[in-house]
Amino acid sequence: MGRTATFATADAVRSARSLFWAEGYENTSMSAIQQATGLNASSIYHAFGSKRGLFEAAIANYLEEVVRPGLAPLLATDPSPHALADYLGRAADLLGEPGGSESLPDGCLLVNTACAGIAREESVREVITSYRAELVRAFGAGVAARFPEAPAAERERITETGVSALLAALVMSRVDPSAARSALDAAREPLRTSTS
Amino acid sequence: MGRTATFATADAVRSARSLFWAEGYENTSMSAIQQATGLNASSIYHAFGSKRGLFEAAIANYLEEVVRPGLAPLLATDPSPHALADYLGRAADLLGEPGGSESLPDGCLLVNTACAGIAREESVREVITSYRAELVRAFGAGVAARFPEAPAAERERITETGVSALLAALVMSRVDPSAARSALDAAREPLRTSTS
DNA sequence: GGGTTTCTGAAATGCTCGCTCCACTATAGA
DNA sequence: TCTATAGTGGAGCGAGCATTTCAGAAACCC
Repeated sequence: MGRTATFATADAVRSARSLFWAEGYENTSMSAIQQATGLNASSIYHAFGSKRGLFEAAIANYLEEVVRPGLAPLLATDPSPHALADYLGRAADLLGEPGGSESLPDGCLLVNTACAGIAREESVREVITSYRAELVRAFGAGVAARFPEAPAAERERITETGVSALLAALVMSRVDPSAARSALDAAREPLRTSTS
Repeated sequence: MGRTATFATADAVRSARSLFWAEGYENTSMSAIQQATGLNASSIYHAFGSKRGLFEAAIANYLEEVVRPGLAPLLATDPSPHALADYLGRAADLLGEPGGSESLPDGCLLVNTACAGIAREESVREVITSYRAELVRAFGAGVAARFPEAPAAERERITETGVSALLAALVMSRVDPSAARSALDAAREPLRTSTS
């Protein structure tokens, strides 16, 4: 049925994803995307319809390849009691004080998007809302595994606190990684002490 | 000494500030600023040098007229034990579930900026870093007033947790105000119970 | 009131933006 | 092999961008 594409759309999406992630949707130009993907504009428009369509593909890919693999240990059946502390520790390593690296972390594609003008669009808001809900679900499972005996209200409070620390760290990492680390360290503390 | 300006620069800065706040720096066009301020481009460039200069004036004004007045009760000498809980309560009212209002909150100009491309610039990062430091200082004073007996490490943890909740709420408010409220409620909880 | 200085309005600068068009190429099915 | 179909490259679209220019208008100082 005609010629076949000479590129893998998944590769193109990943290239575009890192641009959107680092620079934001409105600040990423089509010509930058062409350069990063090595693709011609017409190929991109043929495959994704518009810059906006490519952005949505990038978000879907981000959730699938970045967010969910990280949360998987928390959402496993019968997760480890240390799963949440481990998750926060990994986040602190990624976001806090880049060791000698010259460039700052980019935070989170979805958090960055929430703070941008494009967040005024309903469909974008929905994605971000359900992203946070997914975080709450995963963190909640991690807290339950850590404090099985604790009352539900208490676990919920710890869950919310943890999610907030992560979101705050994702924001601050772009600007002041040590602040990101502080936020995550403070959230990890109650997982060490008290019960169990 | 020549002609005098027919407009108050402070008014212009405030108008521009709300645009930057709602739409972000890169997404706010000079023509939108001209329209909002009622000023001609040449007047703006004469007064502020560039769009970037106007943005910096908007940030300074934001700190002076929005951030610091809110934090003042916490930084007063001998602040009330409820000062921090009150602050978080006010934040929840502003950011959470706009009651029938059609439009969403805009979050925080500086948090939004941290998530945008312009945050890659050193001078912008400095402003945001010291903004968070100011929040930590103020919240720390509020926590000290609430829990004068608590060990320093514990107070520090509560402080960090509170600041993270605020930052997370500022992000989420643009997209899902009820999530913003959850984050702030969870942070207010430990200020009610325990000691005293 | 004259002269200097400063502010203002309108037009236009060059540039980049997202996107489209079209001729051309390559492939898959008949 | 022939043909219908789909991908690609390149040039170019109009619109909007931040910014500049310049002539004229206004207000201060003397």
